[in-house]
Amino acid sequence: MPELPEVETVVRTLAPLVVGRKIVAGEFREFIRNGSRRRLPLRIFVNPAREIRQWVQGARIEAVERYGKNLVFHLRKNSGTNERLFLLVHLGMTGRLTCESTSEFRDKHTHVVLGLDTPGQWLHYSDIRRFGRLRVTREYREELSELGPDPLEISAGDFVRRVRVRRAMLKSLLLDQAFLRGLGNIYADESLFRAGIHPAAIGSRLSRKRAIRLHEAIQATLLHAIRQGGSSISNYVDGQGRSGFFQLEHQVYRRTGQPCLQCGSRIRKMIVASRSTHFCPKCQKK
DNA sequence: ATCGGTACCTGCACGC
DNA sequence: TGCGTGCAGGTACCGA
Repeated sequence: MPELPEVETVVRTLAPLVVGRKIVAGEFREFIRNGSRRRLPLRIFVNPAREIRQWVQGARIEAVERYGKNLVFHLRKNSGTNERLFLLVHLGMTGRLTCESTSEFRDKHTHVVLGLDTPGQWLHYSDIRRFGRLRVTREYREELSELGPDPLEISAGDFVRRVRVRRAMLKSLLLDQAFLRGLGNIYADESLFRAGIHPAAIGSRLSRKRAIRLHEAIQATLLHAIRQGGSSISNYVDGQGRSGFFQLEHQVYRRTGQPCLQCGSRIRKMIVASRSTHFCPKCQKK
């Protein structure tokens, strides 16, 4: 589900419900049974679940922000003290963070339920494939220091400099979170289409002009997707359980064989960086 | 530096 | 109806 626009949408829809609230209870599913019915610790917890529960219980949520594809909850343990903590949540492929009206674990994929000091409000984390990750840390910039600049914040000049020193294919670069933090398979394909650039084009061979065009296309694509509440493919919903609409406007992503909405050519699919890559062979040039 | 392959997981669509 | 296969928005790690 979750690339930059989806995570941004979750942050925006969750913020009014959780900022200023205190976490008064925390239920964590610590173990899962595998095929041979052994209890294994859930790998979604980077620090032990008990540790995370101890840290977050009684903490007040002072802010929520997005950092790349991570949600960052700013927590303060006792108001007045300087005991500041951060709860980092990465949604992986199928993670969902939603405010619900029940403290019950709704299905076998719900792994965390946090009680807020708002009557009838519980924050649920569920994750079918369990590729998501939760952790608590005293800082997060250093913790996430591997990540590159935010695609919505980077200037055109910085982007051009960054892309033109790389010899990888653009699709690989856009997926690389150390290059830019936040793009994934959908928005890499959609941005390249919008820029009219072939996914297998090489960074260092891109003209200054086309690099600027790609920078514009990335920002326009992401901003428009955020306005549409993200792309709901399979199970994505925002913090209040609502679907996004940008999937209805995809130009190339998962449109293999269908006509290009600009020129009518058939959309093609190829594998780049081990990922399905969709493009229009006529509109997108190397 | 860059790439491909594998691993981690479940669910779903598909063909037979 | 069931079974096998391939595929899916994520990242990390290995060796070439």
